[in-house]
Amino acid sequence: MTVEQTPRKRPTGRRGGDSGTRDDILDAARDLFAERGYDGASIRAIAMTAGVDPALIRHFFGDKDNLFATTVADRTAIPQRIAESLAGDLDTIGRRVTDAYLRMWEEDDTRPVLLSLVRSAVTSDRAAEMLLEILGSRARSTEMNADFTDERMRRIALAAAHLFGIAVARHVIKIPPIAELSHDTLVDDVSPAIQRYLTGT
Amino acid sequence: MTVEQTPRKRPTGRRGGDSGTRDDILDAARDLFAERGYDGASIRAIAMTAGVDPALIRHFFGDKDNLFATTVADRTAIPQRIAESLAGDLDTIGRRVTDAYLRMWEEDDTRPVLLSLVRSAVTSDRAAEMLLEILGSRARSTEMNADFTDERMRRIALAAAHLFGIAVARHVIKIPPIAELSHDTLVDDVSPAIQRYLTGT
DNA sequence: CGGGGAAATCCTCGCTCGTGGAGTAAAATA
DNA sequence: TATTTTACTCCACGAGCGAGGATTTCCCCG
Repeated sequence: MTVEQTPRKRPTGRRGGDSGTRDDILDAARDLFAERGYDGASIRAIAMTAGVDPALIRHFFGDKDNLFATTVADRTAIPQRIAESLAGDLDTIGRRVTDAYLRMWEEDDTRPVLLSLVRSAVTSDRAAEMLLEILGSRARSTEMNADFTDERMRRIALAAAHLFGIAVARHVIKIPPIAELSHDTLVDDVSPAIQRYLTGT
Repeated sequence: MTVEQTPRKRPTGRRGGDSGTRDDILDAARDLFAERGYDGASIRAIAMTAGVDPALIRHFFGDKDNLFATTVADRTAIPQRIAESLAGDLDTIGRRVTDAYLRMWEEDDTRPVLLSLVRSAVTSDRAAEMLLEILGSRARSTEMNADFTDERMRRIALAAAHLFGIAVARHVIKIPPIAELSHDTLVDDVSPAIQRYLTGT
């Protein structure tokens, strides 16, 4: 018979058409970083879910650090969504911010990125810096129309920490009572506290 | 010459006296799990900081999972400290709980354990379960003198999520404005919100 | 004083990881 | 059409990991 055993490996060399391979990799990276964090998501695993050789990731992105940065930066504009919610009546700013922030955790586009950041920031200093940078740019974007007293800074930080805690409890640790609430009732419950931090006595 | 080269390795076999080696290992494990989380802290690194051969850890604790469990369980009684703070006047319960909770994050005995739990719970499901179990036992310990309506459950969960967010912002991510506040002013700022969640309208 | 068990070491196995080099095929450019 | 650039693969290295077997030394109890 001597049938030539097909080596069943994928052919080497460039593919035809516009293979959205780079995007496939970014999608896989986004999902795996979200699931397992920076350290937990291996380049090899990302390559496998993208259906691609690990070396191709190196070809496109250089090293893992850069892949992570690209994944996070390329896919979302988180700060500006918060900034938008700041505009408007001061009496209802708590509700607007709470809704805008928690909504980002509900949407399929943004949730993986936020999960990636949180899962990674908690274990790796590298990612913690990136998260602080994002938060910093948010602060800076509001800096224009508000003077930044220490008092005001502290109020914002407390509100942010509160929202952060709610989001982690709901989407990362999945503490039962909070994970099961609807988005709207959660906003109803939380926004008074946020309003109080931002504008209360 | 033929001087017998001293192999300068540590001698094998049992040590004299009551070498508190087991405790040394637990201390090293506590610190490293706190710094790097479950996955990041390797048995080898723990052994090295304890000044001990990695195999000894296996000898004492079997596997890594068990070492982690022992580290967390053996070293703290977290739930009961919260439970104690619940006793007393209902009008000031927010402040008492806030103070008791945040104080645990400040003390050298308890902080590493909490850090370990958080750092690990965020990336590993195994640790997330343990954390839920601890939170659960806290809930159960209050169950005795309070009926558990959904409403009450939700209030507690929201307050817990808030405190959790503050603690993570302060001790894990170290967001500047919050990390730099003193314990007392932080309690001053946060406890009204906690009081409101627990007993407010 | 002798033997069993506990405390401690060493070395090895099989695995996964990130990175990097070398080669191939297709597309883009000249 | 010839050449260069780009997309893509295979293979290998060196390191670190958790687990476990083999061995040595000491303490304690009979």
